[in-house]
Amino acid sequence: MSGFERYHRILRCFLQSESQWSVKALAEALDLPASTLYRGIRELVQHRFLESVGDSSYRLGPAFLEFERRLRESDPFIQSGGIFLPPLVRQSPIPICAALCRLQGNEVMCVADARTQGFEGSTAYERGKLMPILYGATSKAVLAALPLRRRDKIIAEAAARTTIDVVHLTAQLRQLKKQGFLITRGEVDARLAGIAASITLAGDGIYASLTLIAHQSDITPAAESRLAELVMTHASLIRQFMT
Amino acid sequence: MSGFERYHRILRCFLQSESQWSVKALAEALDLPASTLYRGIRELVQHRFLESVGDSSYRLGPAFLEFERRLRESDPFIQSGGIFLPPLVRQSPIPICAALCRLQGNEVMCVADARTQGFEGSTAYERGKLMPILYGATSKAVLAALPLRRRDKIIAEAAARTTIDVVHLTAQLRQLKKQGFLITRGEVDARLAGIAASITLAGDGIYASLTLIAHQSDITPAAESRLAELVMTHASLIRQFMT
DNA sequence: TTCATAATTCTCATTATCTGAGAAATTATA
DNA sequence: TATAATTTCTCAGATAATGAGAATTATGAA
Repeated sequence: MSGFERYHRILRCFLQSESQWSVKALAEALDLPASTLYRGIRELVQHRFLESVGDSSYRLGPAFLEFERRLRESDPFIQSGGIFLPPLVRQSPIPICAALCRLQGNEVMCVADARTQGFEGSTAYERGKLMPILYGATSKAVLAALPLRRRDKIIAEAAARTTIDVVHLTAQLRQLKKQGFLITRGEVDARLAGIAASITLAGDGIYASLTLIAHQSDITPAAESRLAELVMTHASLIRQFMT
Repeated sequence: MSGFERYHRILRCFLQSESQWSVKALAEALDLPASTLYRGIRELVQHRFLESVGDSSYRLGPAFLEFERRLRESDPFIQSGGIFLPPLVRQSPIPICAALCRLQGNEVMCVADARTQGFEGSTAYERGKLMPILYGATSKAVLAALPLRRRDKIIAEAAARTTIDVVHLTAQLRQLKKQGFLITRGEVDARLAGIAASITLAGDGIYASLTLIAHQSDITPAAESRLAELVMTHASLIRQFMT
């Protein structure tokens, strides 16, 4: 092991099941001797990437708050979420959650979110959350935002790992381009539906989507067309803001 | 240079003046050869701590969103801010910003915030922001939360760097203990005033404060006593929640 | 397209750092 | 105070980082 990977392996543990780790538990999980781990942990603590909690265990540290804040205040795409999502959800006729998501590597990440007060979001989409790559309106709208070559590459890679209905997917992407939005129901969470529009900002290398997520039971035909309208107009507003 | 410091030196640059750096600029700032820097940057990009932006420069990456999210969802003290601050600001008679801050090392960091809609917060306190150590109600209430020995050590260290009125500070801390809150006016931002109460959670090693920040021009005597009441009751609520 | 320029990666000998086992020191606990 | 748990330290051998410059790969202009 070498370089940054050494530290990243430690930090990654804290993203998984447990948010607090004792050195002993980390030593087992990473198969490293305690002396080596203590060294790495000490460095991470010194730089506030970890912090020591009373009972001889450790957790993520405040450095992440500091860096995330800087990201939030300096990244124009994240900013656009802060500007446009709150007014957007206020215009919705039913409780929704709005998520602005973009491609990062071969994954889709939510970078900004907002929800109406009524939306009960047990497992709702949140800033910083990684999304499934091929399921749901969100991710499909991101795929539709991509240049053809890159899109096909990602689909091919994903198809190699899991069985997917490429024909159906392609049809959905075509429909998305044609009508400007895409609705999926129950693909990610059985109770929810997503209405998404693509956002392409080739100049910034940003391939993204805006999604409105609602409980399927709340969606009337009238609400559906209103949400489709909202998602398209606001995707457009964000596109303009960024150029 | 060695270990994590190697990567941290690079990352720190992105917290300062510029949020985007070209390799050339970084090389000058850090006095490192390009080949070495490219290696470090590549590793950070691979792990999403940096990301490449079109014009051959780099910025902070999405990993910070991911880790910050994890911190937010797993740290009970940060959670308590999410739970209690929004209802708190809704009860304020004037526009305010509420900030929950804690000691980190020898600095004070805001870990959660909320503001009323009317509060125009150009440079208002935000999650992830470091606060001055000895000025303002926020920091003084944190000092008051500390065990005497540690408090004196911090004051002594700070006094060595800048000239401070230790007598006045001590008097303020005594007053804070006595009446349960402290008001300062214009110490951090000339137009603002802060009303703070201490929060000590010795079991978790957390020394913190809750502050309500308002424009001095908005503060009537009636508003002031209401805010003092709110800050004390909510500091108490958070204390209870955490135990 | 073709060329020129900038950006990025690669190579390799040298130098510096990391590793891991166990001892030592420190801190918590009974 | 004694005992255990946690954390740091030590050291020689193994491993990885460094930096100058070459090689390669994008990028952009004509």
